[in-house]
Amino acid sequence: MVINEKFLLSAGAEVKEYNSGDIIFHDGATPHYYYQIIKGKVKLNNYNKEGKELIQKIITEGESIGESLLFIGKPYPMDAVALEPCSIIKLCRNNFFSMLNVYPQLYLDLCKELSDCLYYQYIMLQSNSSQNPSERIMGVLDYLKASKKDQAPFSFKIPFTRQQLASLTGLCVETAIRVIKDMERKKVVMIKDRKIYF
DNA sequence: CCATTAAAGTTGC
DNA sequence: GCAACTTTAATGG
Repeated sequence: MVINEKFLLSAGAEVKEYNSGDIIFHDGATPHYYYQIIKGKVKLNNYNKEGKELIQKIITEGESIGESLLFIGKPYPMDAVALEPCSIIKLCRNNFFSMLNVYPQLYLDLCKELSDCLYYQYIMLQSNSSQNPSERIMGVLDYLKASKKDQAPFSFKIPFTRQQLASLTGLCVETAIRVIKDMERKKVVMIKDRKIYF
């Protein structure tokens, strides 16, 4: 978790519940809150001109949402949408910065979180700029599994749908499905009950 | 439990 | 990448 929930609550934060599909903030909106996920999954996404969805990132328990924008005061460059019922703690901008004044050591935690996000962007841009669709999918899988304790083959159940994997890599679902099936033939992944194990 | 429908996954073109 | 098709999950009797 980025910041201990007790700190956030004592600084005046409140917990809000969201249903699947609820918008947490819109592309273009001004950031007024620091958000941190207590429970659930959230996607950060954009839509291109053709209406195709690009998912920048899917984030979950303990992670903060769009915190970088609070520091630079620019409008959100993406939507944040709940993918399942979520509990999210929100702290308004002023209280957030007051809290940082009182507990300056929290800057280190935020710095680490921002660095993790930046690292994710570096890695994903590299694999997503490949012409080869299987390298793009592998990029996501490798990144996700890197943080897991168990590195044994097929020990990690991919928590995303094929559509989400496609949107994360700028591919269309059909291509993602074909690539994943090919990876199954090559024994890179295992598919059981439609779930992907890597 | 079953029927209905929505969502996700699949396949041929 | 579209469209048709199959399978699974969700919803409401």
